[in-house]
Amino acid sequence: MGRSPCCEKAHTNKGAWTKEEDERLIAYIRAHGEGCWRSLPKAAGLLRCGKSCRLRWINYLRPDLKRGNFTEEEDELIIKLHSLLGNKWSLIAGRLPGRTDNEIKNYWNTHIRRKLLSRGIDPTTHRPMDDPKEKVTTISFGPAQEEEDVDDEKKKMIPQDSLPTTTTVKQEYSTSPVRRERCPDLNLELRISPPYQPNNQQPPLTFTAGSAPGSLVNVDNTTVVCFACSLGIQNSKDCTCTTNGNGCYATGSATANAITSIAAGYDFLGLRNNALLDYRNLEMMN
DNA sequence: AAGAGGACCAACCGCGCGATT
DNA sequence: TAATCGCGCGGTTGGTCCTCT
Repeated sequence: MGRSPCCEKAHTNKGAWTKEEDERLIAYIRAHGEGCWRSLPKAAGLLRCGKSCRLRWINYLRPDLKRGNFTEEEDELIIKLHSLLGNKWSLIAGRLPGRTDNEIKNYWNTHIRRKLLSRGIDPTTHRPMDDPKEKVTTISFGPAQEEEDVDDEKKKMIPQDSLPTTTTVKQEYSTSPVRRERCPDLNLELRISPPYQPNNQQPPLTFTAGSAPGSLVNVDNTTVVCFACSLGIQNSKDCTCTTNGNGCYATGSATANAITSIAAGYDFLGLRNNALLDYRNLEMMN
């Protein structure tokens, strides 16, 4: 039963890496580049599991790692991103150049959790802990559960027609039967990719409220992209785009309402002004 | 000075997912 | 369609260092 082991455990080293192992790994990757981690240890002359090599490289040896203490700005960004994404450490790390998911995860568990607790904020829900009546408004694009599961009391407390549009983000993204997930937490099920690029010259994506599904969006005055591509789901089943370098042609099926809702949620979470999240890098999960 | 306990962080483990066969 | 492979992710562990008593 179960998967076959990723490597021959009987003949691999475990535990802390030696300087010599580090040097071998660095030399090999410099010469051959990343990739094919499974065969790397043997090729590099390392008695290590491929996964172990990958982890060592990504978390410790990569030349672009920042290392050192987190700044106050990084702290706040992590908190914001965590409130938006939850424990999606790799996605959070993607917005912090030079930081790794493992590093951020450790930092969260050792510093930020405590910091939020000392502020009286629940690090899981990002809500004040001393207000038991505080109800969480679920924002979900994920797979769904019974709508009737929604707490009746919650419905009473939050009149649906009185909510600002920024909180009514419970749009269905998929075309699956109408079942809605009941989440204790914020669960946007978003993926951000590719990694942040400091020299990114692209203008911010502009959303047009009420656009039809699959419609093209004017990014600036010259570039036109479809919603699916702007979300990074080009070539998925949701997108039949082709591009000639000037923009996308044809359509994606992600609904404009869903996109508008994401934008609303984004603003709702207070991330709009820091200009660090870019919708072109957001990818919808199914 | 020494031991206990906590904090920190590198590394491991198991699992999920997409690609390939 | 199912099985397999390889990668990447999040949770957890264990070793080391630091602080307190």
